[in-house]
Amino acid sequence: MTENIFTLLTQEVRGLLAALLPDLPAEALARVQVEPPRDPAHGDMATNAALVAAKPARMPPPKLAAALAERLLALPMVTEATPAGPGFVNLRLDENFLRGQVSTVLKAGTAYGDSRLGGGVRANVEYVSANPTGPMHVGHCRGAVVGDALANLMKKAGWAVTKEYYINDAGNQVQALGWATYWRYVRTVTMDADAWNAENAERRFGVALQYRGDYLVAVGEALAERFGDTLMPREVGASELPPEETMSAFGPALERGWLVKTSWIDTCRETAVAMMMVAIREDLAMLGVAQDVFRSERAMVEAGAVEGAVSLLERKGLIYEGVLEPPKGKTPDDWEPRPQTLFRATDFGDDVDRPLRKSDGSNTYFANDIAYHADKVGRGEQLLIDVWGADHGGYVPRMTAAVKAVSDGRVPLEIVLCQIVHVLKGGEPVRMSKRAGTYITLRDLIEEVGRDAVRFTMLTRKSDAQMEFDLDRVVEQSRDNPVFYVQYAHARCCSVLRQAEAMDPALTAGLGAVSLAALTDGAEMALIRRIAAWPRMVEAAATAREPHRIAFYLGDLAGDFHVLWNRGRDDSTLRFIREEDPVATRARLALVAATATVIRSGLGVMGVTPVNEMR
RNA sequence: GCGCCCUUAGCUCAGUUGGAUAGAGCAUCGACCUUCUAAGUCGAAUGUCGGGGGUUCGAAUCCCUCAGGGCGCGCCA
Repeated sequence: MTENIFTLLTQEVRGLLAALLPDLPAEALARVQVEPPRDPAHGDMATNAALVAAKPARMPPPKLAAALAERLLALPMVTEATPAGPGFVNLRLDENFLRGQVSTVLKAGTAYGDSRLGGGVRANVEYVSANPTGPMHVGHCRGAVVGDALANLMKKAGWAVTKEYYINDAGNQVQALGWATYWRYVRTVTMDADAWNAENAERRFGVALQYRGDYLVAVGEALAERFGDTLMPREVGASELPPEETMSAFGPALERGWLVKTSWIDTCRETAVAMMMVAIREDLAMLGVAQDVFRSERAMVEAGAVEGAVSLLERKGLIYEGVLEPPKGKTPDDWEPRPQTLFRATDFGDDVDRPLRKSDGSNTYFANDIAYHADKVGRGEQLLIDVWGADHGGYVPRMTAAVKAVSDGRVPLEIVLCQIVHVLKGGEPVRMSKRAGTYITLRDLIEEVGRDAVRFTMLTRKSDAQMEFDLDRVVEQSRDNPVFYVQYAHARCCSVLRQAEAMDPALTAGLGAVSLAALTDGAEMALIRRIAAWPRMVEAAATAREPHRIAFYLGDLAGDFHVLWNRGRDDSTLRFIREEDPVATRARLALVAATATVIRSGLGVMGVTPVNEMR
């Protein structure tokens, strides 16, 4: 845990204000903030204290600001306190106090910026949760990176975080996967693969083959190896049809005259899901993502969790049988009023009540999702965060309503939506089609540009803004590639420290306790101020659930450092290492080491590996 | 038709949760550097924060409204 100079000053200001105005309501006191002013000419920090206290205190803001400024000036770390503008108090901090942050960083290491803000609250961050119907592609990638970085960020800011992956292994999608896998199995075993082309198979099975990608070939082969030809379909005449009472053991193919046991499809599905999950975990590992918990939807359903959740809602009087109005304006062609089992989502802010059962009696995805979120609540999670693709945006109100209902409003659910990523190559958008198998897999992407570039770039936009991922740009070694720019700053830091140590190991020893008085240059102080802002940045980004802010901060930090470096090119007295002045050298090396530490701390949140040299 | 998200410099985007004269990079223009600590430096110019209205000490930020772009809209997950 390291000090945050902004919260430190906030406490001081609140304390002084409360002493000045004993009757000030706590609500006003809570609105008192200390933040860096936009214009650095206004000083290191500014507080709105006089503005927020003026009305309840019945005093004009400037007068209050003047009184507050006088008291703030008495603080040891404050060298200037001036009322300004409509009632701000601008503060300038003692430079020794600021320099002290360098030592603080070096003592704390990458734990610098850790915070207790989250108060140890148990937060569950669920992300990726791709259907296990194929390898991960770029569409999943953004959510994976955003979720992982957000989890890291909140951990750093003091939440007790669980990273979770929900395996959607129940429902129609994986059923379709089972059939596609079965088709691959048949093509592996049969002597006449042409006769079992996709069109013939669809006709004979009576199902659509949604997943035709090559990645299922290996699953078909694995099944062929294990079961030989025992799962092969058999053509039957009308006279050979199985008795009525066993018909249910066969799927839709039977009507087309083909015997295919549903248990075979189950086997195919299970095998495929298992193998896909292995592949997905490999993909995640390549991306540097490792969730703590993998939860199976099917296992949850089979354990009766959905019935449990529904009856819980029933006991709360939130379930009823009813008929929904058709959507206003646009009525679907096949719309017909139908009584359904509905959840009273409107009681919790949703527009309409939401169905829990399909017409065939099975549960909707929503019902399963209620059970799943109730399960998280039941595990003692106190804050739920789901990272979703933006195409699920319409689903947000009903899910938050459901979590309110099952947790009696105790557990908030927050949804982070991730917009589409458009991949560009040579300035041209790369078109992707799942059906045609032309989509870019996560593996392709990582092999092309590297894991760190993928992760960093995915965090260079607010998650709910669309992003263009330019394959050429992210590997470019120039100022306008933030990945490179930040990595290069870290490598330069390491390079300086290596050189110094090679000259004399005593130069780099014990930097945490070195005298920093020689750090007087404006560019040096600017870098120190940036470093001192890191703990505040962590808290702000975590509170806003916006990990991309870390990327922007690191870009700024790198910029400050590069400025300093480049000044050494024009003026050799500003170089970090000056043989004739070991005291200044040691102070500057401490600053360099602190810069590298903060970069590492930030990259750690982003899950990006810092490099020690550029090649 | 309804709901949600987005619209900030020529381009790509930030904007510290309502703070002061709205910022950065690229591109443009003008100087400098030609070497070391390779993968430049400094300066200039650039705005109806999509339009309009409101809330208040104060709005790019909150509310209403209009325009343009994206997403979604009962038995898909």
